[in-house]
Amino acid sequence: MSDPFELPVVETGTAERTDAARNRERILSAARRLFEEKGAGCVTMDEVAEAAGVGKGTLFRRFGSRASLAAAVLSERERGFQESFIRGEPPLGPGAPPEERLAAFGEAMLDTLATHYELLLAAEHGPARYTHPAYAVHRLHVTLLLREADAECDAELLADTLLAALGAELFIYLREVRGMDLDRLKGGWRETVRRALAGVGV
Amino acid sequence: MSDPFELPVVETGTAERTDAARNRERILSAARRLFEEKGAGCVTMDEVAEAAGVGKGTLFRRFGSRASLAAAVLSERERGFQESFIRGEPPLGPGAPPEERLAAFGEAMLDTLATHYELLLAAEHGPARYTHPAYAVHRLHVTLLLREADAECDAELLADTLLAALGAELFIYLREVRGMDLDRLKGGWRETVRRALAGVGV
DNA sequence: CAAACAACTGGACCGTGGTCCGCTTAGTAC
DNA sequence: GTACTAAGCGGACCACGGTCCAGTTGTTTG
Repeated sequence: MSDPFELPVVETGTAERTDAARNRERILSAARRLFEEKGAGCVTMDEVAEAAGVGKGTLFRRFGSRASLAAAVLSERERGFQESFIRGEPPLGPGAPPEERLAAFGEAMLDTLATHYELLLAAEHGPARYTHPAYAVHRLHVTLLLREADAECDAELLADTLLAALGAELFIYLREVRGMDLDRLKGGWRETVRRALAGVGV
Repeated sequence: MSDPFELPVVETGTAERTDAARNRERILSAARRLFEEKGAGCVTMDEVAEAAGVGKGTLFRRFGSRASLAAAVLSERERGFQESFIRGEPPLGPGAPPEERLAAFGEAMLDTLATHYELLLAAEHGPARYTHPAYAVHRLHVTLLLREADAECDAELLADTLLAALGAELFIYLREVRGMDLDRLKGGWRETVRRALAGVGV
């Protein structure tokens, strides 16, 4: 419960064996290093296993899938991010009006994307994005902000829709293919949020 | 040029050899049949090749990738759809105000998704979605409608953002995991469009 | 019809994500 | 220390998307 990013496996309650813990650490640091060195897209699971000095079976037993491993590597940063928007300073944290918090949330996501898009892309691969606990937290946060700003809208659906605008694949496309810079994307997000909330009562 | 859904290969101008044409047809009809029978997600490229009575090499030479094959199978429907929103009757085609056309566009996409989500998911796999000609057409269409309704906004960016709300992966997640029905999704889309265009001058 | 060539063909081959299962080892009870 | 057991281990194995290339075949030219 303390770390929302571990195994897909159901928590058994039994403590982790020491060799298992050691291997998990080995894997995580090897993965972190390789992802950094070669770019997440160019690292195979076999390489990670070898660099960590464990068998492939162990790697998959611990992390279940490539996407899951990428997510685990990101989990520290993600935990900090969650802290910021749940209990941190305004405008990200409580205190600012919901529209501003939402704008800040998206801008923070875009900043993360700008530095870690490869890793985030790997973490979103397949259905992984939506099944990942982090997504649920983001969704809940956005839903609550929307409700706070505007009780009338279908906040749940709108939250997923807004988050779709912050997906790694879209981000990469907008940057690489369409050549849009980060400021433009941030401006677009602010505008989208403004409009999504401006429609109240019209 | 007549069919925007063929090979990723550059058009050479030379006519297609008759055996090649025959094989393309074989492949397409085998793929169509298998996708229908077993669901697009459960059909491998080897199966398609075998059912079509051609080698795997031929299959990939013709269609380049799994995503591309799925797109080719959808191309007929897509062509009809493009016809409808470019030259068809209102509210999809020209004649209706842009907001209504946009609403109708999304609803039509959602209808297509409801019946062909598996195929569309396959067609969107990887970067395929954004590199596919059909996406460019949709993007252009939405961009023009946005500009028509509101010259001030960053129409290009907003178009991609709106289209992200109509992706197959999101659709499947909203339906299967979140349990939202088609009408709710359509309502959400209409609302999103209304808000996206209601912000003018605020 | 023959010659010549480009396009096409098919299946062996490869890399990668992911699974399986017989063996090993850390922890526990006595 | 010994015996027992469940958790953990690792590498052989599998499926699938995609590539390669040596051989074949349709088409064109004279």
